[in-house]
Parts: sequence; C-alpha cells; structure tokens
Amino acid sequence: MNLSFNVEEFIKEFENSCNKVQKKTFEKNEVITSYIQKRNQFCILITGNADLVRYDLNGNRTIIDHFTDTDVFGEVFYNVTTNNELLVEAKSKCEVLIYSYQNIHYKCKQNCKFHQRLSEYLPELILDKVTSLNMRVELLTKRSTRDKLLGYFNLLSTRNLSKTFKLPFSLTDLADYLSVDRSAMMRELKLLKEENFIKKNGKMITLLYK
Amino acid sequence: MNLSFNVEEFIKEFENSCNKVQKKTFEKNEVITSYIQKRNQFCILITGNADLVRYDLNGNRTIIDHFTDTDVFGEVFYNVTTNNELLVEAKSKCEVLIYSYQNIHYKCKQNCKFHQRLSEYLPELILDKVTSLNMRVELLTKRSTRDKLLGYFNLLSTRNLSKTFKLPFSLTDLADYLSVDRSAMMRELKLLKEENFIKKNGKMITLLYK
DNA sequence: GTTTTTCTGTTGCAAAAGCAACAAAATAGT
DNA sequence: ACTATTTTGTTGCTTTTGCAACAGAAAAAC
Repeated sequence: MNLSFNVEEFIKEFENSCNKVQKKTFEKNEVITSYIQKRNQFCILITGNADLVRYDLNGNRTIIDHFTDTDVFGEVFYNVTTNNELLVEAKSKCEVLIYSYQNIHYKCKQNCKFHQRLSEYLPELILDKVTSLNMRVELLTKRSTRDKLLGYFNLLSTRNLSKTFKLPFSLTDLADYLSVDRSAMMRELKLLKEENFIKKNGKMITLLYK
Repeated sequence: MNLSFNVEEFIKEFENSCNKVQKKTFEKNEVITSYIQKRNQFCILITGNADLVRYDLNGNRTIIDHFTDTDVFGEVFYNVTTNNELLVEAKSKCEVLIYSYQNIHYKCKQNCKFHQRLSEYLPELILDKVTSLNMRVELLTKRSTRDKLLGYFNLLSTRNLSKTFKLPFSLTDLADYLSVDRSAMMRELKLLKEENFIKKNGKMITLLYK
C-alpha cells in the first residue's frame, strides 16, 4: 500500500480512542469474519496473514484477496451483492481490530478521534482497494494460465523492486487465487522453468526474461 | 446504480456551478478519454453509451466496464497502475461532462457548489465502483464459459427484475467482456439453448431454469 | 436503396485446461 | 523425534477452449 498516513500510528490511535473498537485474536484456520453475515464492518490486521475466500455453489474455492500486517479489510470495502459464502480466514495466528458501522456513509455522532480519522482516511483506503481490484481484474482477464502466472509474477517483482521474490501463497492457494486448476498450473510452471522464463526454488521465484 | 442522490440533478448543478467542468460531445467510436494519459479525471455520461476497454500487448481487447446514461467514470475511479492502453470508447453519440482534478484527495480551494457536492458524493460513487468491480471479479473467477454466461445472465436478470432481458452488448463485445473466445462462447450459447437453459432471440435472453 | 462493413452463427482442428489419482516431500502437530 | 496432515510434483486421459476461416444476416454508411 502507498498511503498518505501511517497505519501503525493509526492502529495505536484506534486502540486508545474508541471503546467500540474491539481487538481480537484468531488462531490459524479460524474464520475472522463473514462478509455475508456481518455487514458494514471495518477491520485492521495488526499481525498475521489472512485470505478473503469465496466458496461457490459448485464447491470451488476462490481466493479473492490476501492480507498481511497493517492491511485493512471488511464488508465496508466490499459492499456485498453476492449470494456466495465470503469469508476471511486466518492463515496464521492473527491479531485484528474490528469495528462495525451503524451506517454505511461513514458519519458518526460520537466525535472521537477514531471516527474523525476514519472519515478522513476511508476514501483513500477504499481507493486503494479499487486499485487492487483493478489489478485483480487485469490478471483474471488474461486468457491463459501462463499469462496469469507471468502477470502475477511481474506484479510481485514490481512490488519487491526485484526480479527475485517470495510467493505469499502456497502453490495450491496460488491456483485458487488465479482461478485455474492446480495441476494445470503446475504443468505450466514446469514449462516456464524448462523454457527459462523463470527459476523456482520452493516459493522463491526469479524472473529470467527482459 | 443505487445511490442516495439524484444524478440528473447533480448534472444540472455541475453545468451551472463550475466553469472548470467541460461539456463535450463525441461521435460513435471516438475515444472519450484515456486513463493512461489523463490522470485524476472525473466524467459523467449524460447521454449515449460507452465502454472502458483495455488493449494488451498480445492485441487482445478486453471490455472492463460498460457505461450508459448518468454513469460516472474516469481515472479517479480506477487509479491506474497498468501499462496497457486503457480507453473509454463511445459506442454511440455521447454527451459527457469532464472535470480534471489537480489533486487526488478531492479537496479543492474554490468553494463552488460543484466541489462541495463532489466531495460529499465521491466516496459513495467510488464504493459503487467497488461493488461493480467485485461482481466483475466474481464473474471472471468462474471456471467455464458456461458459468460465466449464466453468471452474467443472472446478474442482468436480477437487475431487470425479470427472467427476460436485453444484452447491453453485441455478442462480439460480450465475449470481450467475459474474456473468452467468441466462437467458443457462441458454441456454448448454442448448447445452452439446446439444453433448454435459455431462450434467445437476437439480444433478448430468457432464463428457463429455476 | 444500394453498397460496405460489422456481427452472427458454424465448423474442423489444434492447443490448453481440467479431472483424478498417486507418490514423494515438506510442514505441522504432539 | 515421530506421526499425521498438507503440499508439491507428475501423468494419462477427457473435456473445454481457442484459432482460423467462411457464409449469411443485419446494421451502418453513403
């Protein structure tokens, strides 16, 4: 994220300034929140990492988004219209700040610092989500598994300012993120290695082209 | 869209209240704006319809979004990070209100009504984009052409409160929207007709299931 | 009202992706 | 340190998708 304010400081303010904000801890594989059941929710991940996943009627799992330290998430950023299950699952032990809104328009009668700051920052935070959603759409509209993989690798490479980077996912999860079959993706990864597009060592990837 | 304010009235206010807002007319197939070249832009489509399209390096065209009367669009809702061409193309004669921001945080020194209103409404407008982006992601993560078609048809059916509805696209464009091959999509449409999932007459579709 | 262009519908063939199943490796749990 | 569980890597086979090409229908341009 590339925000105009410091999320760590924001978290400190949260914890002290408003008694409606709850701090909770979740173990690995626990469900942090459900966007279907809990509307108008705003969360900050203090430590750990978690995925926003959807389970559709065919039983397919899709990873919609991946969260790490200081990432924000919640239904307030998603504005649910789907019927499918939509869960945030802890991938490791997670500490989370949770706040539930009464109304969606981000105005609050209590004049605590937290709400002031939140109103101020929310448009920017939402815009940041828009950016990541647009990147997601760009990835998903790529026609082949190969292009999706390379597109995603480019993204990570750009973000890390390096041709070498670590996948934030297991390969199983990566397939669910790119919305492709895992074995087909593995086959494609193998071909990418053989054709010297990439070098791979566990979750470390190095781009060899350009 | 399901907004708390009336866009038609908003448009009237725009036209009168701020001399920085331009009203322009575009003929069919003209480029209304480029998100790569014109940053921080906010537009309202008064009449006509237009598509946001991306041309990637392989020459593939993807329709990212489709706009009709009173829809808003512009780089300000997209927050470009891509390198690909990203154009809004008029699909018919279009009247458009265009405003370019100096800064992305929606604050403006001039205290005209337009800017006041815009600051007020922008978070809601952006959130509306988030909703449509999330629906888009949901469609694109469907694994088969069939599921993409049915998913999209369900959406239109829900929106129109009717099992029968008109496609807002040509079939050629629909394929570019769902990010699939046109001939493969046509084949799938034929199967859907044969298996009595849908009835199709030109751009009118009727869902026969459930 | 005729011509030109775009869109629809179709097909054979090739390529890619999905499915199922399994062994080996790695990781987590105790 | 050992065991159970999950992840990785692989493959044969099937299904789906993409590509290329073309004719007829529809729409747009003149």
